[in-house]
Amino acid sequence: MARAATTSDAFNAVAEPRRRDILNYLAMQERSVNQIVDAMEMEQPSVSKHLKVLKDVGLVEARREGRQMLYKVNAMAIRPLHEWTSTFERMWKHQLLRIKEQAEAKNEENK
Amino acid sequence: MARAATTSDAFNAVAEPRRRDILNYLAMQERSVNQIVDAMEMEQPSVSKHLKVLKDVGLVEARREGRQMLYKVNAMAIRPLHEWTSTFERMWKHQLLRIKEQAEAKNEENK
DNA sequence: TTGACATATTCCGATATAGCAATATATTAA
DNA sequence: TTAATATATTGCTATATCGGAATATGTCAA
Repeated sequence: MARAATTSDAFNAVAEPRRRDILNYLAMQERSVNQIVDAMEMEQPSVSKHLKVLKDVGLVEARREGRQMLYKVNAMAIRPLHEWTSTFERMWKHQLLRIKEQAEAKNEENK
Repeated sequence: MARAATTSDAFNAVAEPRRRDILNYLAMQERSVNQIVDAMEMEQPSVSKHLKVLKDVGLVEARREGRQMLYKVNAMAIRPLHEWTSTFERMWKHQLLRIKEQAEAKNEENK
């Protein structure tokens, strides 16, 4: 068996940094393919392929307007990632608190 | 060029569902490799390989205790994923609000 | 030192990329 | 219809998996 397809879920789709770049860009507003190409400085076929992956997993939605295809983010599809990471939030907050306490203790020591 | 290595960052490492399973399991507490093998119902070499990937990107930390290796989550390494997804949080909350409002409007209509 | 237990590594094969180049499809304008 | 614009698809190649089987390494106990 090989690695799971990039289209198998949002986790896999989002692993590719260029696709996150595209999503970040689309977060601002709906854009055409060429706008993405210009902004990302990628080849057009590359952008189209990344958009296909993002669309397959529901991370973006597309609509045609004349010759252009306008893409926008479907934020709901990112939610599962957020929820999964949230289960670890308590852990890193706790860790940060401990780091802070140690720093303060050290500071107290050097007074 | 092929797909980025699973060890290139936390996003890629976490794209594999079994690795998320392992992290979920380790979130409860530090565990030995064999405990993970039993809990996940995976082959031992498979678990060891997944743990190596997770360790390479800093998602877990290991320490030896006798013959055993004990692994625990390093939650801080998950933070970047959380932060990235958070940038879209406003968008889906807004979307959910609109869905709710529409439902209420429909409900009002059918009174 | 030998054996047993715990974990890690290596070799294998099938598969799925990502970028690049070329080409195909779709839509509008002339 | 033809040309031009906008986007999508295909063929190619190098590479990195993943699981499974076999094996290697490491640690302790007798």
